[in-house]
Amino acid sequence: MAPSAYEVAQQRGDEAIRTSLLDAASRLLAAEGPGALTLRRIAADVGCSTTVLYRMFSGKAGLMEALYAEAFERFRRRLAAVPVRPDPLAYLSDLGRAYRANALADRNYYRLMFGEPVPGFQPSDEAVVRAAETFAILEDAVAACAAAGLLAGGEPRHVAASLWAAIHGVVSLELAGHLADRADEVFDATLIAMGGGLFRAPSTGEKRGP
Amino acid sequence: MAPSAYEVAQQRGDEAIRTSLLDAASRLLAAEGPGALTLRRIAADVGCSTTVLYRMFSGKAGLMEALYAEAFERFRRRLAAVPVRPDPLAYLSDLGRAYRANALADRNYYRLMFGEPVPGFQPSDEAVVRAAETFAILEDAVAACAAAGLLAGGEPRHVAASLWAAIHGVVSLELAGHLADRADEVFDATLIAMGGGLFRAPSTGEKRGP
DNA sequence: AAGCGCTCTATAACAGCGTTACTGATCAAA
DNA sequence: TTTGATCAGTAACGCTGTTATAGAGCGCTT
Repeated sequence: MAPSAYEVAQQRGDEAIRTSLLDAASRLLAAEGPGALTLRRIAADVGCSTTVLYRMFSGKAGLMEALYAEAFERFRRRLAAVPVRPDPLAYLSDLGRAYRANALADRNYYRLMFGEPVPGFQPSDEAVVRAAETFAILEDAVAACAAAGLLAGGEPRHVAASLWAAIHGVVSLELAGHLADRADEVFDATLIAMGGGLFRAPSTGEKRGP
Repeated sequence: MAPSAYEVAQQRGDEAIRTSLLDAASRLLAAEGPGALTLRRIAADVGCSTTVLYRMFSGKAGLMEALYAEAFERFRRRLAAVPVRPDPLAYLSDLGRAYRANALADRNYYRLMFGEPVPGFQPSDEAVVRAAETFAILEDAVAACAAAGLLAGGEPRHVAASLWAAIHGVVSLELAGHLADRADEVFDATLIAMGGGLFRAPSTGEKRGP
């Protein structure tokens, strides 16, 4: 008889078991949504009993925590894959579009990161802090703008957070269905507005306004 | 023996029963969070069995839908309570701050509207559309700015949605714990940035930029 | 007035969930 | 070989939403 996925992972140590379970959970989350994320279902998919999940993650909360970290790591990798451009503002814009594209592509992951798809799940403070580090990429990009003298004012870290918040806001409303068929327009408008409010034109040294 | 809350509502017709159940659910949501929103618990609080909930709302999904609508209605009333100011930009700013204040005050309601606190709950398309109508107040305020010639460009409806998205983004990140102790600063920065990007200064007729 | 029928409600049951206790299997060390 | 510990599977508990069942109350018809 062919060995189950669990049996082959078992032979390669606890780490393999752990990733095997996490992979099954990821697949389930992406394919069928958070409602399908049950311990019994994950165990059945991998080919073991729920006891193993308790040994590895000490319960569903631990599993969710691991999945939460995994979601942010995926997201970080994808943002890091956006090629850097000479023009820091253009690069920032690319990051914003990549952010939205990835959120829409893996909306269940996005909901796991910023929504609250599982009844009682609340990530630990430590997990949230490490999750926020995902946005070092964004902060670096804003810092590059600041170095180029493009920032209209404010601390780069706060400017980055502000940008993040605005983009997240549009994406979040879009995922919730509140933007209907005008999501594209609203996203572009928000990006442009934030660009106009946070930065100043690259070629001229003038400050805007009277 | 004293009559239960359900028995007195029962004497006043189905509508009274319905609001009585909805009130209990609201109270539960606000006080103990979405985890406490169980049919058995609601029924026990009111003093009836779960059967009544099935007759009135045909299950938990229907109850959540009603609660969802109720949440938006509450929110709308609170935004409508913000006094209109002669300066349309100042009024918009007040609306933004009221938005955040109310979201933080009733965060469980806010999560119900924009998060996904209950496992399988997805509001119907019709409910989402009617929910979006809550923001007619915001759209009117933006339209007032447009009438005063303060809009930098773009359709007022999209500008309003953009503003909504940005504010929602900050509040959402704040509720998720991602802004730690700098929520105030990021909120102000976002409001100012969106103001600078979407509008032009009130007193001067000049267009900004070169 | 009696009987019928309809609506409403409570109780109990069912499948599913996370969680835990228990039991047997497996394997290394003494 | 025996002992000890770790690990995994089974079964149970209490909870959830949901549904079937059975009884109670009331109005209408005959």
